Amino acid sequence: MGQELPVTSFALLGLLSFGEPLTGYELKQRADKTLRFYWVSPAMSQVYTELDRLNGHGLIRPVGDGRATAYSLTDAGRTALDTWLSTTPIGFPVLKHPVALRLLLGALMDPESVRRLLLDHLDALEEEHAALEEVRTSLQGADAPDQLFRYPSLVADWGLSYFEHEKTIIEDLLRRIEDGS
Amino acid sequence: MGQELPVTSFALLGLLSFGEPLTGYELKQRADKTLRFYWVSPAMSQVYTELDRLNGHGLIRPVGDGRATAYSLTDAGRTALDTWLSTTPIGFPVLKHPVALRLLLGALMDPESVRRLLLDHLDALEEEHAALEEVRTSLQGADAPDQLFRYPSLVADWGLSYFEHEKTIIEDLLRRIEDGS
DNA sequence: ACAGCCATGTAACTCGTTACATGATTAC
DNA sequence: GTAATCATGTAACGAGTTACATGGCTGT
Repeated sequence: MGQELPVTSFALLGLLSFGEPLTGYELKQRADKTLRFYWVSPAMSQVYTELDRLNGHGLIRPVGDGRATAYSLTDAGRTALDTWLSTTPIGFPVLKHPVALRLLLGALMDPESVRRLLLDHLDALEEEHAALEEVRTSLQGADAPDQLFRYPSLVADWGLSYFEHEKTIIEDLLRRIEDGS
Repeated sequence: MGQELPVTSFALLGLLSFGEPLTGYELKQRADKTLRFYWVSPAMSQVYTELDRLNGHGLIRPVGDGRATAYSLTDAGRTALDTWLSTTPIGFPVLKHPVALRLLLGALMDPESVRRLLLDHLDALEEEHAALEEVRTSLQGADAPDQLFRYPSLVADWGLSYFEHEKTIIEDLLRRIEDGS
């Protein structure tokens, strides 16, 4: 029974694989906090739609704890996740970078606008870096090998390094644009 | 007449903004070559659909040169592009990174699979880097300030640096995974 | 002659979004 | 009591994909 699910489904399954049952609402919060850096954070409505589907496929199970419906992975869900991890071909990352896209058309803008484009991006980078750093520190204490958040921590470090490097690239571009090199 | 077009429309308009009229087929080739690194390369069918729409909006004009229909920017198209560049809010980049997503779930895999995951990604990075480098060298000769491909060159350098840094991150992660740090 | 590329499109479909709607609980 | 947060969903829609179909031109 090879159910072809989109990657986002497995991303949500993945969030549930850390053990704690989560409601749709909580799932969205986790996605906003961490998943959005490496994948996407689906819209609220999409989360619930997805939960219905996963439940329909028997990959998750509602655990009614009163007012809110939390879901936890079923054995089938764990298996599906394992199978996905081991057999699904991995594509190359897709980057949608509005700043790079605009810089490509830098010739259509006046120099001051190009400069502001990059400076604004530096600010945005700073902000995102801070947000990710917060996540990173929240993982401290469980980030040693064999601990629960070992891999999330590694990925967070990856992301932090990525932001830091992008910052230096942008600064470099700004310099090159000023003195034509 | 604020026609709300998706970013991809403006990306295609942008490709036409370099002066040369292009057919749908050629547009797709350019997108495959350069645009895909910073945005997406739309499917062939999507390119034609998009061209119809842009033509319908009067932003591009078919220049019939025999067997194939090439399109060039109209004045309205140029204006639309300028307006988009100067007034549309710029979102933060969206990254869909299947490798990071899987590494997040590294605890569900055996160590050897995690290792292979990262090693395979290194190979893929190498390949993409080579492809982009080819683009970069093809721009040489027109990449000086005030020349046509100045900004595309800057963006290509940005991309190259990004790939190179990602390589060092992955190598770092591999090291950290081996000796638990 | 046949393969491969150039060239253009249609149809069906999925993913995911925004807008909208509703109501319970909690904090001040 | 009232604002914010928690909680869940429906409906309409748009962007973009894959699969399919077609045909001319080019090189060997």
